[in-house]
Amino acid sequence: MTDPYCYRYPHPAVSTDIVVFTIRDRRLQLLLIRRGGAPFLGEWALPGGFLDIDEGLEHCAKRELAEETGITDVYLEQLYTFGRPDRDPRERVISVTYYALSPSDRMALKAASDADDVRWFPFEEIPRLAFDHNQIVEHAHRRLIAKLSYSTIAFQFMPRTFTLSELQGVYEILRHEKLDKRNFRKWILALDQIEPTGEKRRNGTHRPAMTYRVTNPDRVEFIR
Amino acid sequence: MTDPYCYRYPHPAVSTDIVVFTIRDRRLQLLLIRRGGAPFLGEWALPGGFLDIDEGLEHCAKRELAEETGITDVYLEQLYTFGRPDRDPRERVISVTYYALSPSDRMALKAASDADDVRWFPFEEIPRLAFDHNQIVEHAHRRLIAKLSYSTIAFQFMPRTFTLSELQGVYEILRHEKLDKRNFRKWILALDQIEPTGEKRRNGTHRPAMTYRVTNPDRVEFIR
DNA sequence: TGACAAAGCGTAAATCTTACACTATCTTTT
DNA sequence: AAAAGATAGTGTAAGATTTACGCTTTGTCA
Repeated sequence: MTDPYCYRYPHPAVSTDIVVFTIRDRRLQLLLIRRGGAPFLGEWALPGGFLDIDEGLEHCAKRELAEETGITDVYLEQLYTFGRPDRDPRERVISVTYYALSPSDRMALKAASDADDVRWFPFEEIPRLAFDHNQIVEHAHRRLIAKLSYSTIAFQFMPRTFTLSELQGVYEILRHEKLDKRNFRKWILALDQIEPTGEKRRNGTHRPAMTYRVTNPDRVEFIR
Repeated sequence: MTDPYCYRYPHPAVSTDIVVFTIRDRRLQLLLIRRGGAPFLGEWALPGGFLDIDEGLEHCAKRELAEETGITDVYLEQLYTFGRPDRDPRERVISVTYYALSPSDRMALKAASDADDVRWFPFEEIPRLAFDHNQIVEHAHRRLIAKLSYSTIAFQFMPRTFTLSELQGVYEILRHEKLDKRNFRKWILALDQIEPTGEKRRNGTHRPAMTYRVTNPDRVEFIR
């Protein structure tokens, strides 16, 4: 039987790929899957897959992410569309890429898939990836770092409640530098984007800290 | 004869559409074309068209822009990819959109096309457009305004040489507010991205102004 | 040569950013 | 119960950046 979907002009395939970042063990990490089919069988790659003909692009990204990694309900933003004619050896594939930020406590990965085939990698230890996925990861990382300085995107890494020290830690990890505690607190509170919950949290063998929540957790605001 | 390009799974079509901004008559304007075919025959739309199966995405945007409007050599940046399943009544079409900024003196439009079918519209006077093109225009405008505050993107509107007053005018038009002359000059020179040419320009019945050029005209730099 | 029009220039006040160290509160150990 | 250990929580002064503000210069044209 011949291929049943025919067009007057050649059509590319369209896929989505997703770069999922999180912060674990005080490092920026991202989620990779091991490919179970050709091409690049057995190599690490971004989660993603082909667009269904009747679904929206973002729907495709969320669906593939859920199917391949079990992750749902993360902040998701379209990143860039990659379309070099030779980026896939099978046929012309246009990949609409997204990046996602996941709080460090939302880690119910393996549910949907073979434990060994989905893994968090520290950003500094990413292996050679299938297709042009290393380039996509670079692009996502540049975007994340850039948005850090003019938006509240970092809040998307936080669980529902968190302490100011935890939030400061996230900024320190992403910016590769230590920040002054008093100045950080002054600055972050002046943004008027987080509020105290009234609850304290005991985090170790020392004085408990006030917890905060993001005032508007679903929005990423411009700042400055 | 039946359609000759056949696939195992349905494939969407992929197109590019381009939002070209310029500043004319002290207003932000953008370029529209009148559609010469179905659907939306006779209505205004963004320049753009279908991706050739062997060309890159940016190549497609530049090619369509040149073919439909005669415009070449403009600053071009990928904007966003639109893919609502119902955005084109003919078939599923994914549109990878770009936006372009053109200096106000680079206006050799009609060369490639019927004069009446390509026109600059003031941003405030854009008519109802074909497809989801109004939404694309909104998106491009938001991006332009946002980048104004953290990059040197406004320089892409300037001709090769320009006066500081002309540059200030561009910022005033884009930001809808009057700026202080001395503060603007201090600020723009401190960015260290433009340099005096040594030539003066007589612009009317008054004292001529020094002209400047962008030090690195092909790059858009982050500032602040 | 006088009227007109934009060019070009500096300073002081206000705001924002940075540098910096000690006390408070809780847990654990003795 | 007291002391040690660990992070939480807090203010001020100096420096840098941003803002507000008006007059003199240099050309054209009548």
